[in-house]
Amino acid sequence: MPTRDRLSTKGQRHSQQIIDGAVRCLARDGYAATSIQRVADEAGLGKRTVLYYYGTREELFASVARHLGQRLQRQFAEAIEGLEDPADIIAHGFARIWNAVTTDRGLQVAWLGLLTESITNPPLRATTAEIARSYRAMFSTLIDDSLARGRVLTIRRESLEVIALAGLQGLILEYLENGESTELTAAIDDFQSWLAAASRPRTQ
Amino acid sequence: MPTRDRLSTKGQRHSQQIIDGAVRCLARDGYAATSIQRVADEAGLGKRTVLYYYGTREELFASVARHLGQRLQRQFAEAIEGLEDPADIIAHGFARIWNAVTTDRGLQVAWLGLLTESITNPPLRATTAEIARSYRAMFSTLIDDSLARGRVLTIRRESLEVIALAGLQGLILEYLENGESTELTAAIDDFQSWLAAASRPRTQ
Amino acid sequence: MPTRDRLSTKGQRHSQQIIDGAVRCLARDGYAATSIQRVADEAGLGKRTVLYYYGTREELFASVARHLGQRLQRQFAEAIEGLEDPADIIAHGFARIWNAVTTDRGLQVAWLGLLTESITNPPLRATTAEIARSYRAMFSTLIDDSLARGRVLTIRRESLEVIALAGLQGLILEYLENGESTELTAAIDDFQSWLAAASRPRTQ
Amino acid sequence: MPTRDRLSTKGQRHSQQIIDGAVRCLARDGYAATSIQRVADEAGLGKRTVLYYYGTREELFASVARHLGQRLQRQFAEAIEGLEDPADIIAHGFARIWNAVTTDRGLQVAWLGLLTESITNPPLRATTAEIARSYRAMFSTLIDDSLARGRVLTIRRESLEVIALAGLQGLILEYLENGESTELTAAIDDFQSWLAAASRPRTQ
DNA sequence: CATGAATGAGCGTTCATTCAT
DNA sequence: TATGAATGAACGCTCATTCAT
Repeated sequence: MPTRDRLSTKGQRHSQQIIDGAVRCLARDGYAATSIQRVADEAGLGKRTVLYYYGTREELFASVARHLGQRLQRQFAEAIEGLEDPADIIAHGFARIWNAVTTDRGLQVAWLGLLTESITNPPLRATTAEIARSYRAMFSTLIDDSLARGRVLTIRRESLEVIALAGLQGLILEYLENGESTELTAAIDDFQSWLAAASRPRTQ
Repeated sequence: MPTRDRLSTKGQRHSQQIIDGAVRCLARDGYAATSIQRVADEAGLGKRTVLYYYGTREELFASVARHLGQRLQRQFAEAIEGLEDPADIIAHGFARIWNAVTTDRGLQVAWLGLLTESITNPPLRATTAEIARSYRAMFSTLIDDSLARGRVLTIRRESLEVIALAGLQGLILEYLENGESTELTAAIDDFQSWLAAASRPRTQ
Repeated sequence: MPTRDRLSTKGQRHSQQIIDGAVRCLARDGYAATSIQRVADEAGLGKRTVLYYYGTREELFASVARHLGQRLQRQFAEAIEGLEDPADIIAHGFARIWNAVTTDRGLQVAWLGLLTESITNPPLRATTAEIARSYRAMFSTLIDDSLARGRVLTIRRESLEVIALAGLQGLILEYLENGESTELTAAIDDFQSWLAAASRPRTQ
Repeated sequence: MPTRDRLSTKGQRHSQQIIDGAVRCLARDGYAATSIQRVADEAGLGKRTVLYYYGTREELFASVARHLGQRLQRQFAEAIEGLEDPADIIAHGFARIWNAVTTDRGLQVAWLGLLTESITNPPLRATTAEIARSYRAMFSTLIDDSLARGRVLTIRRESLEVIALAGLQGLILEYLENGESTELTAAIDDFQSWLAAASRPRTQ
C-alpha cells in the first residue's frame, strides 16, 4: 500500500476520486450495499486500483470516515465562523450548524451509515469515536468561549454538551428519515432557544 | 411462502426462532453482516427454512422491523404504565422510557441498524416509517393526557413532539456509541427536566 | 399419483389447466426456463398440485408432449380433411398443413422445445419418437391414398416421406426464427409444387 | 471481464477450454442442463474462472454461439472447396455439406440447442440470427457462382435459398433424432438431385 | 383427493482478496 | 507504481422433491 504522504499527482487525484466515489455510494446505497466494485465504478477506476490505494475494504471505510469527519467539522467551523459575541453564539450557533447540515444531505447519510456500522464493527469504531470526540470538542469550545466572555450556565456543563450533541444527532436522524418539514424547522428553532436559555449573562 | 396467520405449532415456533435469531445477529453483527445463513445458524435452522418462512431477505427484515417495533412499543407502554397524575408523567415519563431503553441494548442496536438501512432502502423504509409514526403517537398520547388533565404547553406542541423524539433517538445513539456514563445519566436527568418545563399547570 | 383414467371433474379440469399452462410456458419461456413453479403460476394452481397430478417434472413434460402431439396431429388431420381426389391431395396437401402450422405459433415453439430437449434426454425421447412416428404415418397414409387412386411415384417412396417431413420441419424452424415472409411463402409454394411433381398419374 | 482481444497465453488457452467444454456439455446434456458448474468441470477449471472470462451465463452462450457458427461455417466452406465447375457444385455441393454435418454430430446438437433456445431468448437470438444470415449467404454465393458460370434457375431464387437451407436444417433435425439410416441417405441423395434440377445450363 | 410444510442441492452472481508482472 | 489475471467463499434465491395430514 502506498504511503499516501508521498503520492504522485495522479495518485493524489485517484485516491481523492475513490473517497468521493465511496461517499456517493454510501449516500445512495448505504453501507451494506457499498462494495469495492461499486466504489470503483463510481470513481471510474478499476476495482484493483481501489485496493491498491486503501489495502482493504476496512481501511477504505476508515479513510472515508476520517475524510468525512474532517469535511463535516470544517463545514461546522465555517458555519459558526464570525460569531464572536457570546450572545450571538448562543442565539444563532445551533441554527447555523443546522443550516450546514442541510446543505448536503448525502454527507449526513454517509456519515450515519458509517456511524451505525461502527457500533457493531470495533475497528471502524476506533475511527468514528475519534471523530465524535472532535465534534464534542467543537461544542465544548463554543461553551468555553461563552464562559470566557462572561456568561454562566444554568445547567450542568456536561449535560449541556451531551444534550446539544445528542439533540443535533437526533434531529439529523429525523431529517434523514422524513426530510425537512415545518415541524422540524419549528423544532430546530425551539431547541435553539432552549440551548440559549441554558446560559445567561453574569449579573454584575 | 406461508401466510403466517395460520401456522402449525412448529411453524409458529420456527418463525419466532428466526425473528429472534435475526435480532441477535443484527445486534451482534449489524445489518450488513446479517446474512440469511447467519440468521439460520443463530436460529438453529437451515438457510432454506428461513427463506421458506419469509420469502426473501428483504421481507425477513421487514418482518423483523415490525416485530421489533411492536416489542419496543410494548416495552415503552409498560414503562409509563401506572403514571396517571400528569405531574408524574411530566416528571418521570422520559426517565422511565429511558430505563426501558437501557434494559436491552441489543434491541436498540438492531433497531438502529434497520432504521439506518431504511434511509437508503425504500422498501424497508415503508415499514420503519410506519413504526416511527407509532412511536410519535405514543408521545402524542402522553401530551394529550397532560393537556386533558389541566396542563398547558409553554412551547409549540409539534416542536415538543419532535424534540422529545429526536432527543430520545440522539441520546440512544450516544448510549450505543459510548455506553452509559455519568454524563449521560446527568443529561437524561436534565433533558427530563427540560421536557417537564415545557408544560405547567393551568393557573385558573 | 392419480391414475388419470378415473379423475373427478375437478381433477380433469386441473390436469388440463396444468397442461395448458405448461404449453404456454414452453411457448413463452422455452424448455429451460419452464419450471414446475412457473407452470403452476401459469395454471393458477399450487406447485404441489402440479406434482400431485404428474408426479415428476419429467412425467409432466412427457404428458405435455403426448398432448401436444395429439393436438398437432388432429390439427393436421383437419387440415387435409375433405381432400379425396389424389390430384387435390398432391396439389394442396402440404400447403394446407402449412396453414395449420401458422395458426398457432406457440404450439410449434413448445413442440420444438420438447423435441430439441429430447435429443439429449432419453426418457423424453421415447415419447417424442412415438409422436414423430405418427407424423410420418400421416404422410405415409397420404401417399398410400395417392397410390391406391392410381398415381405412381417418380422418386423413391422412403425419400419422399423423409423429405416431406424434413422439409416441413425445416420450414417450421425457419418460420419460428424469422416469422412469415414473402420469401417463405414463395418457398412453401414451390416446395408444394416439387412434392406434387414427385408423383404422376399412371399412364393409360 | 477481460477484453479477450489481449489475453495472455494462459488466458487464451483457458477461454478456449471453456468454449470447448461448453460445446461438449451442450452436445451431451442440452441447453437446459448446461450449467456454469458443469462447463467448468468439463473444462477442468473452477466455476469462478468461467465467469471471469465470460461474465454471465448469457454472454458465455453468446460466445459459444459465435464460436460454433464460425466453426460450422468453416467446415462447410472446406466441404465445398475445390468445386469450381458449376455442374459439380450443383451435383455434389449439398451432399458434401451433408458429409460435413455428419462428421461431428455433437456440433449439430449443440447448435440446435442454442438455436431453439434463442427462439424464446431474445438476447441470444441476436447472436444466432447473425450466424443464420451467414449460412444463408453461403448458399447465396453458391448460387451466384452457378449463375455467373452460365446456368439459369428453374425456380424462384429466393425459394431455392430458403428451401435449400430449410431442407438442410430439417434433415439435420431428422438425423439428430433418428441417426443415420438408409432412408435418410437416400433422401439426401434425392434432395441433392432435386436441388440440381433447380438449375440447368443456359441453352445458347 | 388434494395440499400445506419443509428441505437438500444447486443455481448464477458478487464478494474481498492474492498472484504476478 | 499501478493494474490485469485469477480465485475461494459466500451471497440470495429457485430447483424438484418428500413428509405429513
